[in-house]
Amino acid sequence: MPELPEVQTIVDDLNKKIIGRRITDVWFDTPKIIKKPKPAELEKQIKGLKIVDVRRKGKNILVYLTNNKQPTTNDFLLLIHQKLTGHLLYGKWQIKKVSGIKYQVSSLISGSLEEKVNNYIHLIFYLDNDWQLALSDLRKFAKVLFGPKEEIENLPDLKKIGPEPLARNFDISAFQNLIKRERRKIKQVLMDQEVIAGIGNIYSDEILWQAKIHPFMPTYKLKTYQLKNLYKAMRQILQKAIKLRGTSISDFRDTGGKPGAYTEIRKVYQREGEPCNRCGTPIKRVKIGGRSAHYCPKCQSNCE
DNA sequence: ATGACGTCCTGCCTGC
DNA sequence: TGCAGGCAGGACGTCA
Repeated sequence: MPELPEVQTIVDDLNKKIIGRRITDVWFDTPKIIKKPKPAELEKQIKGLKIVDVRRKGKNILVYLTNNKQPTTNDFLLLIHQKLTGHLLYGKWQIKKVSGIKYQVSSLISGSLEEKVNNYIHLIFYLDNDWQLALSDLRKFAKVLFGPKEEIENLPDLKKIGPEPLARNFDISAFQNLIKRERRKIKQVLMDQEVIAGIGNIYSDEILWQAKIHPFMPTYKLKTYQLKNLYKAMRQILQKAIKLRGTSISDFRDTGGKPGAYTEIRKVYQREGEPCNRCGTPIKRVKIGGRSAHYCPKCQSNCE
């Protein structure tokens, strides 16, 4: 599932590939993904706009557009949240109607890493260079919002998101201040997008393993040295994962369809029963609020 | 304030 | 072999 490093990988790719392009057309077969405006309105409103920037806020991809007339009052924003299984792909596809509402989307690029037929592409933006930006999503949980920049930026979807863990001004004391007032288990706090942006199930497990902290540890009980370790682990692991272009457990792919390399060096996530890299103890998996947590019962035994 | 659970969705795995 | 049932999981809503 795309978390901060995976989304950053996509955003970096898009900055190389789609800046300056104009959107010439839109196709979709799953209207529920488009939360704003009304799905039928999207094409009319976005057609002709030029892509000027692509950024990330938490796990959200932000595509900034303009109509080039009066830039300050005519800027627009396309927000894409990939949720569990969404990915943005840059390529060329052909759409064939199979029946009333069924379509078949197949890649026109020979040697493409993507399978020839992609049953999960539900939304395509056509660009003025003959290429396309497609949203593929097996579970159809992804969400897309589009509108005037100010309006989208002020929606709770973006407004409520906490600070970026890798931001230069997010130092140890800023981190401590946020974390210390929490009463929940540390794993849940790390994954709460309103506390810190971009961390999900995979990286919270990895960060806690590196910091040697039990996922169930009540946050207010963390000692100062543990908070320091946690902060350091968070920055290190996220940076490393960005360098390796993310983790591909569920089915993350970059915009060219390639998996991320962090998968190879992960220490706990989906390694239940395998030996801990530090002490050899089998990795344990437990449920916490409907999510699974993976940890080493020996290295991370400091609960209670 | 916290937590537990249901919802969305579908490929995959298990068990009979 | 085949099919039913359970599971995963980010964000959000509901209820205790």
